[in-house]
Order: sequence, then C-alpha cells, then structure tokens
Amino acid sequence: MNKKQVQTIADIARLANVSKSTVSRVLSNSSLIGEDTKERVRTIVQQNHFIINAYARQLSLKQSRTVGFVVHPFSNDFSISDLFLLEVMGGISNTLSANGYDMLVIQVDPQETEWAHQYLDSRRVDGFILLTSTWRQRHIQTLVEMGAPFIVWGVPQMIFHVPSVAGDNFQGGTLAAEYLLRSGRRHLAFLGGPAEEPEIQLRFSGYAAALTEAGRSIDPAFVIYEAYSSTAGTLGMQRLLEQASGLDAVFVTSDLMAMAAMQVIHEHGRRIPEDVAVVGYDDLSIAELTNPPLTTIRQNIPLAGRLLAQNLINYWRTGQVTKVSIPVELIIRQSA
Amino acid sequence: MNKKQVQTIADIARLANVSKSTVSRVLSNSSLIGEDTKERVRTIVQQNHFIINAYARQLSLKQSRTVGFVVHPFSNDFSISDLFLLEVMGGISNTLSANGYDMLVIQVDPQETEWAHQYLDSRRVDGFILLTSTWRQRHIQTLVEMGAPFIVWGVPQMIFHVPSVAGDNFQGGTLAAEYLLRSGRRHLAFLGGPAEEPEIQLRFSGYAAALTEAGRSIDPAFVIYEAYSSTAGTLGMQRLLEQASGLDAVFVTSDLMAMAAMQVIHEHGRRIPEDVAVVGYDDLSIAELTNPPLTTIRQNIPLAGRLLAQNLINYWRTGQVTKVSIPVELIIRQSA
DNA sequence: CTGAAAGCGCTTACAG
DNA sequence: CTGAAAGCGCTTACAG
Repeated sequence: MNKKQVQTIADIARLANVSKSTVSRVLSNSSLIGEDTKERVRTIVQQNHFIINAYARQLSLKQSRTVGFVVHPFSNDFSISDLFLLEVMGGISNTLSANGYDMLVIQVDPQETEWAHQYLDSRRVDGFILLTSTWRQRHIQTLVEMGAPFIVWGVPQMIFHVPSVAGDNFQGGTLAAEYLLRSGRRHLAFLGGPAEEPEIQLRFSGYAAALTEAGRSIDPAFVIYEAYSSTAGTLGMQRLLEQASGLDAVFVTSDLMAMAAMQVIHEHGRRIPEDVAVVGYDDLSIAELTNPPLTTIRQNIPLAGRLLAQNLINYWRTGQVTKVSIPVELIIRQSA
Repeated sequence: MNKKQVQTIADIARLANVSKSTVSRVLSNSSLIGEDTKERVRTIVQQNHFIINAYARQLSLKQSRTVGFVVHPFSNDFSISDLFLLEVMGGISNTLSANGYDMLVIQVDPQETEWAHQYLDSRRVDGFILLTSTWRQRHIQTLVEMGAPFIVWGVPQMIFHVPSVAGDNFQGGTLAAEYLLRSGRRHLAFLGGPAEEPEIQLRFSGYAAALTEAGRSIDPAFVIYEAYSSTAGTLGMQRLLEQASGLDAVFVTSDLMAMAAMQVIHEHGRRIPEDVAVVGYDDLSIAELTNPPLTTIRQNIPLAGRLLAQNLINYWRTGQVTKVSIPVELIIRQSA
C-alpha cells in the first residue's frame, strides 16, 4: 500500500539539503549540530515518518540494544517458575523499553549451553537475564566463562561473582513461621522446592530459626523437599499427611505448590485453615483467587523485574556487579 | 577472557584460503560450491566456533527473521489473557525457533498505534503475532492499512481478511451447556467476558443453541457480561447470585473468571458442584489446581501456539491468508 | 565452481 | 558547525 519513498537517512539528507552525517547526528541529538539545522531536519523526519534502520545502526555501533530473557521449555507439568516468569517479564520489558532496549525471549534446553554463544557471538543480544534454578547453575558457569554480560533472579552459588536480584528468602521463611506460631499453631511442617536450591535452603533456615527462637525443635518427618512443580506439591503434601501426625500448619515454598497442597488437604477431609493452616510463597496474582484465598509471602515481583533490567543496564554502563536483595512481606488472607 | 580472534567471514576466508563469497555461500549451503570446499570451510568454521553476525546478514538480506509477539501491559488486575498468553507463548517460541526465527516481546499501550511502524519500518521484526481483544481491533486495522504481515489469535471482525487461528467458540459454548443439561441442571447462567468480543458472542450462541435445542428459554437475568478480568468474575458472580434466583449452574467464559466466581459462590455458603455447578473455559494449567478442580472447555493451547507461528511463516512464503479453527474439548473434573 | 566488487544503511574520525 | 569518506560484516549479480 503506502510503500514509503523515504526510507533511509540519505533520503532525509536529500530532502533537507544536508549530508547523511548531519542527519545521523541530528537523530542521535549530537551537540555538534546547530539548533536551526536540527529543527529543520527533525521536521522532515517527522513529516515522512522516518524510522531509522535498526540493523544498519546496530552493525555500525556493534551493539544490539536487545537483551535475551532466557526461559526453559514450558512443560505440561506446570512449574512454579512459569507463572513467576510471566509476572516478572512485565517489569523487565517495561524498564527495558523505557531505556531503549528490546527483549528477545530465548527458550533453551536445560542440557544445552550452545545458546549463549549462538546469541551473543552473533550479536543478536548484548546480554541475558535469567532465573536461577538448579540446572541453571551450569549455565551460569558457562556464561561466566564466556565473559557474557548477564544478571540473574535468585541466589547464585557463592563462587560466582555475578549481578543478581533476589528476595530476602531467610526473612520470608521467618515471617511465615512466626506468623503460624503467633496464631497458635503447634505442629508446623515445611514443604519445600528442591533442597539444592539456595533459595529453598534460605527459606528453610529462616523458618527453622523462628522455630528454634520459639523453643521448638524440628522433627524431620515434618520437613519435605520436592521438585518445583504442582505435581510435586501434591506428592509432597500426601507424604506429609501420612508421616507428620498432628500437623496443623504447613509452610509451602511456592504458591503453585500450595494450591496443589490445599487440594490434597481438602481431599483428606481437613479444613483450611481450621484444621491445617497453609502459607505459600511469591504472592502470584492467582493467590487471591484460590479457595480459600492464600496467605503467602509476597515477593515484590514488579520491582524485581525493574531491578533486573535496570541493574543489567547499569552493569553495562559502569561495570559494577550489584547483588541486591529485596524485602518480602507477609500477606494475610484466609488460608492461615 | 577468550576474546575470539575469528569473528568474521573474512577471518574464515583467510584461514581456508578462499574468498568471503565462498564462505558466505558455504554457510548458506549454496549448491554452487563443491563438496570438498564445503567440507574444508565447515571444518574451519566449527573449529573456531564461528557464528555469523546477525545484523550484517539481516542488513544484506533485508529481513530480520524475527517476529514481534505483541502483548498489552501486564496489569495488577490479572486478566485472562495474561495466563493464556504465557501458555501460548511456549508453542509460538518453539515453532519459531525451529524455523530459524527469533521472538521479540513487544509490550504496547492500547491507546497507541505507533509501535507497528516503530518495529516494522525499523526492520526489527518481519511481522507480528497478536491476541485479539476489543481494543486490538483498532490495532488490526492499523496493521492492515500498513500492509504489515501478521496473524491473530481469535476472531477478527469479518471485514478484515487476515490470517488467524481461533478455537471453535460456538462448539465450546454448546459443549458446556449440553453437559450441564445432561447432568440434570435446570437453571443455567452465563457469565461472559466483554459482550463486544466475537469470541464471547460465539460462545454465547453455542450455549444458547444448546438450551433452545433442549426446549429451554433464556432468562436475561441469567446472562451477564463483564470485563475479562478476575475482578470482573467476582462482580459478575455476585450480581448473578442476587438476580438469578434458582440458579444451579454457571458457564463462565474463562478459567480465571471461574476461579473468582467459585470464591463468591463459596462465600455465599453454596457448595460446588452440589448447589452450583461451574464450567470454565480455556483449561489453563491452573484449572486442575483449583478447589474443586475445574471442569472446563479445553482450548488446545500448545497447538494454537504452533499454528500461529507456522501459519505466519507460511503466509510469508506463499502469501496465503489462512483462517483456521481448532477443536475444543470438554474436560470433566469436579466443579461440574 | 570461485572471486572481486558493489551494495545494504548506518556512524564517526578526520578535515575544514 | 558540516561534509566526504571509510568502515561495520554480510550477500549476490556479474564475470570468468
């Protein structure tokens, strides 16, 4: 239809009676150019709805202004990070585009580490954002070895000195346990994601600290680690109900697992919260839609997204490796 | 760290003692080049882990091999498309990358239509994938006027001749109503998303057709349209409970709204499904985690994602506008 | 079957 | 303050 005639900087230059150099400088708002010239060129740019060719620009500048958001294949067995990922993506994408960056979603096979070279060496992205989880520690190692710029959500192993943003997991565990104790629960169980996850370890430590503080001991039968999926939540809760007799509260380290756990509790004919109190983790948007609405530890996910994007950009600008921890908050609804 | 020496096609050419042209042709597997030469060049490419510069390539070829997946800003008021979007993204991304395309996520303000020029004229993407919803019909118009290549999930207004993939909404409505009728429900209500949505209209038509078929009439007090969010689900169900006396079943046109509706039903002291049966729509992954597990109309979301990607690619190759409708399926769990 | 050269549309050091 | 020219790393029509 309206095939535009004016497609390149050279077209604009011709129309404005200046050189391509000048047009280029006007577009990047160089201080070299006089105000009147800028004005004139800009008018012509606007009249013709000219938009600069991204690839030519990137080829010249040798940067893509694009970041790769690395996700694993979305599986049938809905895993916690899926929903978390969606919610954090909003904040990332906003902040990125406010800073003139685009976001490429890269779905990678956990087994494979070629993707990093693929995207970085081809210059399609300037760096990566990823969410940690066990299998990704290997990916982190690869990235570190490559010298790739990236930032992670979560707690990278200590040996890696990489930019990260994480929730205050210890505090999260503490808040959950203290609240359950305060509301009179006597036999608290812990249903966690994978034991290898630093996040999960920290949440357990916080939880354990609160129990110890209150003079309670920790019965191993009341502690279960599972995978990070809803199926794992179901399995874990079933085991807990069998082996943890007297249980009247459970702290589950993800909202999705908590939903699965609540189903199991109901199936066993126990009421929530009367018989068993449930506290989740994350405060995903669906947490307020569960039945009963889920009491949970809120991670400030929009903030997390913003910081991930911002700190990666800052890292490019300043080279500074920031490790920030953001506060968590107890959201009391009706499941506990 | 390992700053690679071999970064361009010229480096490879030098090492292999051939011209850049030849290397380029080997990389694109041109039939012009002899097998032995190909072999030799490929070996050197591999030994040096050479990866072609994407931007230079795109600049030469004048195509980006990237598609823009257009999403609206993720809001606090969790709306149906948010979760649907995540699940459909998996299939899109897989199929895209299997065909050598990248996926850029573009978050756009509903009010604004400049984004299309921004991304297309700058050549950052070759086309778009979007999910329809009311405000997007305007966007579709813009895209059509631009002559932009794109495909939509959902039912575009009839006047637009654009590639699309949609579920069989009429059938979905029919399945839901027939099942409720068959299981002995007598007073069915309809709680829908926005009345302007072609999808919702079709689901209602299917639902109404089944009722009529069964000799039932449709009481306007039993039909409510709301927005597409969970809040809307809450509000709508409250109104229904007030105005639709005798109601013993409700067909809700999205799983998220259905979750909200179930909360309201419970708050009113009614049991699900004994007092009120609930049927949702979409079969999002969380549908099996609700309490009780949600009976719903499954849209084959992974298939939808695959078709969206595939048919956009086919459209580029053949220019053919395909409008496909994919079957829906009733998934019986415990809410009805 | 292979290569030299022009071109894709930008940016920027250099010269004025 | 502005411009001519080289360069970013590819592809491909043209010539052999």
